[in-house]
Amino acid sequence: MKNEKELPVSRPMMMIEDAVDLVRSYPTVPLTVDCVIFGFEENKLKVLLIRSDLEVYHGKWSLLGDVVHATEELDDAAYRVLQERTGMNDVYLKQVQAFSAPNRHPGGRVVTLAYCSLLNIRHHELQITDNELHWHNVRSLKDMAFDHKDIIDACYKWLQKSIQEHPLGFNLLPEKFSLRELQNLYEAILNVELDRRNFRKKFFSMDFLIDTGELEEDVKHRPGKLYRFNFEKYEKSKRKWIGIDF
Amino acid sequence: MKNEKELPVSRPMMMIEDAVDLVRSYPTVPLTVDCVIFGFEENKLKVLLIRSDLEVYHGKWSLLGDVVHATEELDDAAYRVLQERTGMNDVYLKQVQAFSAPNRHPGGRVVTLAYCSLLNIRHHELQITDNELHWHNVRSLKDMAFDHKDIIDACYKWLQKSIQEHPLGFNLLPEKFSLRELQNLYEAILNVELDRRNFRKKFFSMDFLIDTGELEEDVKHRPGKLYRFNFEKYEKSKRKWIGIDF
DNA sequence: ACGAATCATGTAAATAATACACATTGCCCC
DNA sequence: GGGGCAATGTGTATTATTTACATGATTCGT
Repeated sequence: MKNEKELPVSRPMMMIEDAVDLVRSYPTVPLTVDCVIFGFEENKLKVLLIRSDLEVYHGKWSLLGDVVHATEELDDAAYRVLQERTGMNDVYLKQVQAFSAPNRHPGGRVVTLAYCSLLNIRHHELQITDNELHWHNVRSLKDMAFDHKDIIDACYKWLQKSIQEHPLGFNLLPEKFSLRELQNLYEAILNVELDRRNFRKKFFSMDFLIDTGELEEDVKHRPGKLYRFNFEKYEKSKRKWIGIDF
Repeated sequence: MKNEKELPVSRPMMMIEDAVDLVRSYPTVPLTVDCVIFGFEENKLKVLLIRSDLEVYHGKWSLLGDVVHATEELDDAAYRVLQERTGMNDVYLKQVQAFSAPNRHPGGRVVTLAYCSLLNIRHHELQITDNELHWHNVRSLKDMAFDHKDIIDACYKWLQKSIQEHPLGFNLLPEKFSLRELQNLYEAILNVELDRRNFRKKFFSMDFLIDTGELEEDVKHRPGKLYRFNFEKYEKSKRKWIGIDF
């Protein structure tokens, strides 16, 4: 022990033999997940909400959430919430941030993990409509229960950033879409106006759009071409998504 | 109630009167925070680790972490860990991601929130060295306890991305630094080689570096100028940090 | 005073971003 | 079926940004 040059794998003062015992001694807190589910319709970004079932938040809107089960992965809990409350599956989902303010829940300490989810409103018709489940304009939210407005704000910022770094927007569109729809999506989410020609140029130069050969229908003007996003090619290609800095 | 156009603020089937009761009924889990504390020394990115005090992880390295107290904010818990275990204060800290794999802790279900922290090794000399607390090269980590390698990987990726979007790197450097040091920092973190002239040009064009008028000392060649980062100007200026896409 | 090492600096070429206008297509309606 | 409407589809010139690259200047050490 005199040799101070070598750092021996020395036994610390108190080595803990029984990990189970240790964990049993830990304080515990209730954990929930809350899903910010975005959709896109009528050129507006929407978010899916229900009425809160808490008396203190009577009439206020709330995110879809639930308690995390005893040995459940957080991601699984979020997928479960989506499945149980909307009947939807196969939806983009991503953990965004934990919220832990001590008074964020009127019933006491509850820590929540915010998840952001993107889905195509048209493709997933709502099956269940308990508690007035439906879509709200993201830009005109009010009367939110808990800190759910903060959570939505955080997820919205996350979304604005992420659609410029990754091709997430396609999750909000039908499988086949026109370039105009795609541009409307970006304009709505980023709250900017874009030049149509440069927008097209940018997307075509990435070469991830497949021309389906089909045309829009039910429009009362010249129909645009319909495209699909080439997810396979995108996944394979190491070269990243070209940043979209509007 | 026949009028279906109006969505009345109707009482859902079961309105919950007692929120406290509700929360009491929730399952609870132990919550911890784990801090990935990065430093920079000898042109290498370092991370601060201790020996695990769990017998099953005998000899393995572990992040600095602790259980979250009953009504504690997660951020506060992470700052507390930093303070208690290193004596350091006033350090950049950011929540990165939750880890919740059911078997990530040998003692049973424990959910952890990973925090990423940046500090200047020179400025904060380690006071406490319990459990062989010291710095490790990020590139040569092995024998990690728990899922701490995964956590470090996630935080490292977060760091690589973030230093290109925000001026975080300066937290890892002394208050006064040479441009070479700054470049070494970026090169080490991003694992790339950069052109010196273009690097200087980029940083000077942002106009956030203040020439202190001082020069490097104790170098055995022509000393470089020392700069400070103009945090005030950066905070004020709405125009963002110019993306650094190396 | 000389060599070694690193600092400091500018320019030309290539690439990417922006601004901008007109012909084309399909629908609708008369 | 012809003309107006509304949106689609396309190219180029200009500007800004990024990249590649070489030389003289300064300080230290001997």
